[in-house]
Parts: sequence; C-alpha cells; structure tokens
Amino acid sequence: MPELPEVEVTRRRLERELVGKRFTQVVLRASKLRFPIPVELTTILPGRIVRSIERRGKYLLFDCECGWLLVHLGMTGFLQLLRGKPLPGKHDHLDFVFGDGHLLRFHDPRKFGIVTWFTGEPRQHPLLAGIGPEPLSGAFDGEYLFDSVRGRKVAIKQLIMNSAVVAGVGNIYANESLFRARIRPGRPAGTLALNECSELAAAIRYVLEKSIGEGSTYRVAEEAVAYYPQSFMVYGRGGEPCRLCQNPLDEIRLGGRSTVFCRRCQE
DNA sequence: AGAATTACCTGAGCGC
DNA sequence: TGCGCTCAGGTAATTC
Repeated sequence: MPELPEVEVTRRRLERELVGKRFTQVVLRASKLRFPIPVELTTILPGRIVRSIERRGKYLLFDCECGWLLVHLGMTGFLQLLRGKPLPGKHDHLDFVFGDGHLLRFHDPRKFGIVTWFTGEPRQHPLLAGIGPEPLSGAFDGEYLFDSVRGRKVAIKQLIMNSAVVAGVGNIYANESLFRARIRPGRPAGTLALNECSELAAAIRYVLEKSIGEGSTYRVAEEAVAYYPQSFMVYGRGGEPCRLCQNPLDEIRLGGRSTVFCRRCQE
C-alpha cells in the first residue's frame, strides 16, 4: 500500500519524466473509484501541458495549466509510466497519453483511489483543506505535536494517523515511528510530555526520510518494489523477536488497525 | 469538538 | 475444488 514515501518517490520520478510534456489523450475505463472520475478529463486535458507535480500528504497534484489533476493511490493503487499503448489489463482504470510517446496508467484493484479535477487554489479543495502540516516540513515539530495532543484521550498512534494532525502518516510508519521514539502506541495522546512529542516528531521525520531514500531506486513501472519489508523494525513482525532486545513483539488492534510494538522497548 | 463507527472495494489466505 | 469467512487499511462520511 502506498504511503507517503512511495507517493513522494512516485512524484519525483513523474516530475522528471512528465513536466513539460503535453497530454494528447485520456482513456477512461472505470466510471468511479472512491469518487466518480470526471468525464471532462478526456476533453480538458488533451493539449494541456504538465506544469508541475506536487504532493500534499498522500495526494499527488498535477498542475495542468487550466486546473489541477488530483490523484490519491488509496490502498492498492499505483501509477505506471509506460511507452506506447500497451493493452490494458484488469483494473487498469485510466490512461493518460502524452505527445512524446509516454503513457501514464492508473491501476487500482480495490478502487480506494481517487482521480479528480478541480480549478482554483489547492489549499481550498475540500479534500486538502483540512490536512495538517507536512511531516517533513518545519511546521511539524515537537511543540506543534505537543500542542496537538493536549487534552486528547485517543491513542497516540491513532492521533498521528489523523491527517488533520499531520499529513500522510499511515499504519506502517505510525508503528515504525512509535517504536523508534520508544512510545507505546496505545498511550492516550494527552499523556505525552513535550520531550516525548519532540522524539516522536523526529522519529516520524526520520522513518519517512529514510524510506524515501531507500526508495530512490524505485521505478514507477515496477510498482511491486515500493518499499522494503525487511527493513521494518515492527510492522508485520508481531510475535517475532524485537530487533533491539529480542523480546517477542506484541500485536494488538487499535482503531481496527494492526499495531505492533515491543513492551520492553516502548513505554 | 472529539471519538467511534461505517462505507467503500477486491484479492489472498484459511478452514472445512 | 470451491465455498464462505476474515483480513488488509486510507480516509471520507456519518453517528454518537
């Protein structure tokens, strides 16, 4: 499932390949993903140039001169950058054809993704307006997080997965960053001290940046290698020994999400 | 307002 | 072999 690092690596790759390129055709095969895909994409985009590609949380934003193409990969979505016009397979819902022979293909078996179109200011779009600070920006630090946890009873893991608090932290990196910060995922958010918030904010930044770095070899056309499970400290390792103390990792559910932690290393 | 729950969707894995 | 069940989990929408 694409998390922020995968989206960012995808963004960088597409930025290199597509900025300045002109859409010549849009082929729609699915009528809706999470939301209906606007049919006007097929008439608006041809002739337009990709001016820039930006990211907000896990959303990709393509500046298309007269408006924005907004893409979210959901749980199972990915973008493939292809050449020519290879025959579409199952769940290949949408193709963007470019004048230089490139084809950007949206594939998403579970249709949790989003492809939509809007004009105006991205920060005013309903899907983007309520998103909290970018975790890799200066706006996200210990003091901000401390301010956000104040009075909150919800588990700290659920709080950092709340996109209104901080953008783009999903289940994998929530687990990983809490382990790195040595904080139990189930702790009521409001019980965290300022220094713990600082540790956690730094840990979130660290695990995301590390993953983006490791993803430098990730290729959009090879979606399967989006991240590197063997490098995870806790995610997907319930019952296995902690990499630091060898204690078997606990696996619980928080808010319906698989949550893994070390009861010895995390307080 | 904050917290909890539901809805969306398909493939994989499992027990029988 | 196939059926039914559970799980995976991002996030918007809904309810409490």
